[in-house]
Formats: sequence, C-alpha cells, structure tokens
Amino acid sequence: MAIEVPKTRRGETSRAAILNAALDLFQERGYEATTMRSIAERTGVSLGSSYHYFPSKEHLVLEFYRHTHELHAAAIAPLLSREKDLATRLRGTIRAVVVTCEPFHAVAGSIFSTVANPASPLNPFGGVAKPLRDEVVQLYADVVSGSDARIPADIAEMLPLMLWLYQMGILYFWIFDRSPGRLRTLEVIDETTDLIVRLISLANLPVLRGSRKRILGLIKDIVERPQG
Amino acid sequence: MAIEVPKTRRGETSRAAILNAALDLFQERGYEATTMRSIAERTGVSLGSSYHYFPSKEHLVLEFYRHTHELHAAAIAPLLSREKDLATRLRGTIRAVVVTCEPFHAVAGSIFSTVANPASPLNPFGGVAKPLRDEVVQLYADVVSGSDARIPADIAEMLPLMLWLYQMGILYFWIFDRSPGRLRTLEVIDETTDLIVRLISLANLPVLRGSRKRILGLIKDIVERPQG
DNA sequence: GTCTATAACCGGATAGAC
DNA sequence: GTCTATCCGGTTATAGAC
Repeated sequence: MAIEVPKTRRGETSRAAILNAALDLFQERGYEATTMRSIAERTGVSLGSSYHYFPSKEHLVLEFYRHTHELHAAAIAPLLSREKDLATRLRGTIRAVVVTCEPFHAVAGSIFSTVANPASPLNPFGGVAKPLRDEVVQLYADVVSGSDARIPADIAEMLPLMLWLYQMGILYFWIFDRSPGRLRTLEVIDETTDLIVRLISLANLPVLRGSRKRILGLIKDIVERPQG
Repeated sequence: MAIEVPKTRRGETSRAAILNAALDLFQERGYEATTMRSIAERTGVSLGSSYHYFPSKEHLVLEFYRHTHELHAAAIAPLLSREKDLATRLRGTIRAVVVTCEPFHAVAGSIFSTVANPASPLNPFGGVAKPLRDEVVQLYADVVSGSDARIPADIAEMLPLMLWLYQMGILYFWIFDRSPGRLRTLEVIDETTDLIVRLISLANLPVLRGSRKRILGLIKDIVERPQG
C-alpha cells in the first residue's frame, strides 16, 4: 500500500515512464477509459510491472495531483512576488487553479470523486495525500501573509485551510461548468474572492465578534481533534 | 439506464426481494464487500435477473438513499408538527438524519463518494437522483416555514437548498467520526444549528445588507442557470 | 411483451516464477 | 524488477421460459 520508491536507476526510469504514459492517457481518454493495461502497453512494460511501482490506479492519480499542484505553484509565483493586494492575490491564485487544470477538465470528475471518498488512500483528510494537502494549504498561507491586509490573528490562523476548502468548492463547480471558455467559473471566482475579502474586513464589527469567535472555535476544534 | 418498473406482480416481488437483500447485505458487509453475485444469490435469482431490475449497482444505492429518506421523514414528523422554534426544529431534524443513518455508518463512505461523482447517475445535481434531492429540499422548506421565525423573503427562498447542503456537510463529517456514540457529530450539530439561526437574524443588520444581497444573488445565479 | 438464466467480456488487482 | 497467469467482480449479450 505504501508508495514504492525505486531502488535503482533502471527502476527510476520505469517509474517515470509509467507515470508519463498514465498522465498522457488520462488527458487523452479520461480516467475510466484509461486502463492499467493500456498504460503498461504504452510504456512498454507488463501489467505486473506497473503494479510494482503504483500499488493501485488511484495512486497514479495522486501523482497527477502533485503534478498539477507544481504547475499551479509555478504559475502564480510572479503574481505572489509583485502583488500586495489580498483580493488580487486570491483572485489570481484561484483563477490559475482552473487554468492549470483546464487540460484535465474531462478527467476531473472521476478524480474528484475518488479524492472525496473517505475510504480512498487519496482522501486529503489523512492518509497518503495529507502531505500534499499541507503543501497546498501552505500556498494559501503565503497568499495571505504576503499581502498588505491586516488580518486578526484568530482568523489568520484558520484562513489558509478555509481557502483550500474554498478552492475545492470552486473546482467542484468548475467540473460542472460547460460554459464557453469556462467563463461562468471565472465570474464566480471574481465574485467570491471579492466577497471573502469583504467578509474578513467585516468580521471586526462588534456585533459579529460573538459569532466569529464561535465559528473559529468550531473550525479549530474540528481540525485539531483526531478522527473527525 | 432508465429505472425499470416491473410490469407484473411477479416482477414486483422479485424487484422488492432483490432490493431487500441488497440493503441487508450493504448493512452487514459494506458496499464494496457486497457483490452483485451475493445479492442475487441471497435473493435466489440469477445475476442476470438482478440487472433486469437495477441497471447498475449504483442504482441500488439510489433506492437505499430513498429508503433512509423515508425513515428520516417519518422520524421527524412529530417534532415538526408540535415544535415552533426554528433552532429546535433544525437541530432535531439534523440529529435525526445521523440517527437514521447510523446503521449504515460503515457503508456511508463509499456511498457518499459515489453520490459526489459528477459522472454518476446518482449525482444529486441533475440526473436520476434529482427528484429525490428535491424531496429533501422540500423537507427543509417545511422545517423553516413551519417555524415562528420571521425570515426575509430573499433568504427564505434559498434557505432550504442551503440547509440541504449543510446536511450533506454534516453527513460527511459524521462519516469520519469515530467518537463513541458519534457524540462529536452531535456536538457539531448543536453548535452549527444554533449558529445558523443566529446568523440569519444578524443578516438584517444594515452593515450586512450589501454582502447578503451579493451572496444570495450569487447562489440564485448558480442554482438557476443551467449546467453549473 | 415480460422475466429469468447461462455464459461471456472487461479491467483492476494479485501470486509467484524467473 | 519484470514477467505470465490467474482471480474477482461489475457488466453485457443473448437465448429460452412464462
């Protein structure tokens, strides 16, 4: 069940070749239509060999996920280093997510449901995928901390995780979006990022203090207690 | 792909028997461990016959979903007819969801991910499962309209759908919950239902008017425009 | 036309020899 | 680390029974 790390040069080559073939085929034919046999065939190895490196088809998806995360992080690096306005940073970051994932739009549905499955090793709430999730959460921490927005400490603590969840929500919307150029998703992103920044500033209002404390306390409790 | 409705008495009997066997087996062994062959065997029909009534294993899940919905609706009927306080109605309704689903806790993970899959016929955002979703949304409309809370029209319009989504969120939390007696989920329910009612009352504050209009407009737009 | 059964297909996963 | 052979379970084709 663990991820196999190749021990030899030859092993590394095989592993990389299998992964490449898989990514290509996912993109060409979609997730279900890509069989483990077709991946092995295109790579030029046997079916059994594929399983030596990737204990299941799902584990190939995990690599796929890592792949797009790296593309995404690279795509927004310039923005994050020059821009200070939080709304702009956030909007640019989320827009870049859907742009980066666009080539995989057709595959995304199956992948999303795999990831959402609590029984899957890929579920981001614990398991093999957790380290990668933490990287993405860290990326949103950078989005926030690199801005000139002054955010109360209790909100700042939980915000990156909330933004990661928000990103998931946008991706789920995007999966259903069939508008030309995926314009609807972009509209929703523009509207929601603005709204989020506005709500953060409103959270300082005295009347909202009580609810804010309760909400943040609840989130913290959910996140930090084990198994839930 | 359509749902097959038996045309004869004998057909009805077979269909009901298959469904019963499936529900029992799901509960006994979980979703994955229950094979279509085992369902057919327990029913005393052939594998092919099962497929005459249920075009896929997923379609059995849809019936399962309907089954629990009916148990749930029956369970909360007394509460809804006697209680007028919104927070109490909402808390009781959501608590009853997890209580009703408790016997299926072990199966729920697989089922949830099946349902979340945009490619699945069971996805509630369109497809075969939509009528059932509408029934559940209607149930939340009753929870709200039967209370003595005075809710602005724009909120009241979208609230039932939001509460259905909220229920989904609670169920997802509950799936992960391994605390004894599922106490954590019950705690989260109590806290969140209270919070929701509180936030609805706060929504009338002048400072929040703008955000409220924007949020409700956005939700309405997402719900009502096709394909998204 | 409605129901039931048998036999096969397909693809993910595994065992075990080399 | 690589292969072949096999299992297992969802699904389908199709022939016959009522």
